[in-house]
Amino acid sequence: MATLGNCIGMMDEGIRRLSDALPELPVDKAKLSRLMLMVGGRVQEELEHTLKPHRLNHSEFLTLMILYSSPDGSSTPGELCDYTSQGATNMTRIGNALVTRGLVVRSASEEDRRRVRIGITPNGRRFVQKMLPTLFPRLSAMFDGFGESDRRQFGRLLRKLADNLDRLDEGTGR
Amino acid sequence: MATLGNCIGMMDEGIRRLSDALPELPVDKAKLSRLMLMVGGRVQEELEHTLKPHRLNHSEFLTLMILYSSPDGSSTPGELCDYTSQGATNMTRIGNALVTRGLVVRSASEEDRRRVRIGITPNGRRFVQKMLPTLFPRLSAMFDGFGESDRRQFGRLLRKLADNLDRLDEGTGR
DNA sequence: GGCTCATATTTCACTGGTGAATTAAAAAGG
DNA sequence: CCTTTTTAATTCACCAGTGAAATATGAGCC
Repeated sequence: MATLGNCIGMMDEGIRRLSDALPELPVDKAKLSRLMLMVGGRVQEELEHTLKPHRLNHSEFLTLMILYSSPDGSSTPGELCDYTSQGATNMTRIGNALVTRGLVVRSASEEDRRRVRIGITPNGRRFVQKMLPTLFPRLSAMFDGFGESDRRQFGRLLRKLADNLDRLDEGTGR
Repeated sequence: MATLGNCIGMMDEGIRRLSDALPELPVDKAKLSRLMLMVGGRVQEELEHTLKPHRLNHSEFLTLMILYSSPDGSSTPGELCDYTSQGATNMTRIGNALVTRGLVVRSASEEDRRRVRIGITPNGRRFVQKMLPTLFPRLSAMFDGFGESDRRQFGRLLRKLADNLDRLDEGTGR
């Protein structure tokens, strides 16, 4: 038990039973949404598992990567919230965690004194350069057997789903 | 900002910049994994958003649905942990939450006195019957424009990714 | 210039989830 | 049998993330 395969089997069976009693249930779509939740969750577990030895969690890693790959190596909490889809509260915690480890520094912005600049340190850059390649093997294994065409299709479908979700949020104000 | 579309654009750009300096980065796969994380997360937010008025979170909803769709309407914490991929600790909390609302009841198992049976109540069934259909409209909208062939492809690719993840876990003991 | 409103960040209290230890009962092995 | 090991559920202490309020600065407007 506890493999994704088993969970997916249970899900298929459960939705089948549900749909017997509830014919208006959109079976395919329900299955796809469950698949997204289950597989997406497992991808995240996988990532956090390989991140753990480096004592980073997903959101800290993402924040650091954004700083690393940004042209001038710095940003502000507000921007980072947008890019990472994290709340401001959590970004304060992330900043604290990264500052404590010497991977980034905070400094007061001079144009706008409400703002704080967060910049990656030389130390932080070295850390990323060492840590990042350790993610590649498992990342590659995750998509073993995905040919050129599968990858293109998968990307297309995920982006299409993303568009729909954006349209859904528009309505609700979000 | 904060739309998935924008986040995805940033991601594409960031990975492009990364790959300039790091040619061994598996660009396609990195993008697909980021897409899974971003879109999967948003699907979950979407679900929890429509669940909120019913005062359920994702794991409580899933647990209740499993009980609802199980042949005899009951299970045990241990089984529910497997099916929902939740830890035992959290299943205790979920049980407490659902019991408090009168949607399920706990009872001692007679064959094995270590076990606890958790069963959905008539009240719980009525609750599901009322609540479940309110999820359909947004669920359908999520996959607007996904034709028969897109749905089949998407399902195939997600299941394939799930297989790979199971194989990855095997190695690590998980 | 001074008042009001908006924006950026942080603090605080809380929810949801996890790992380690605890309790209790079943199963296994002389 | 009786000891040891395994399994099931819970409790406890903690980590990650959120919403509401606090703080401080900038912007818009008579």
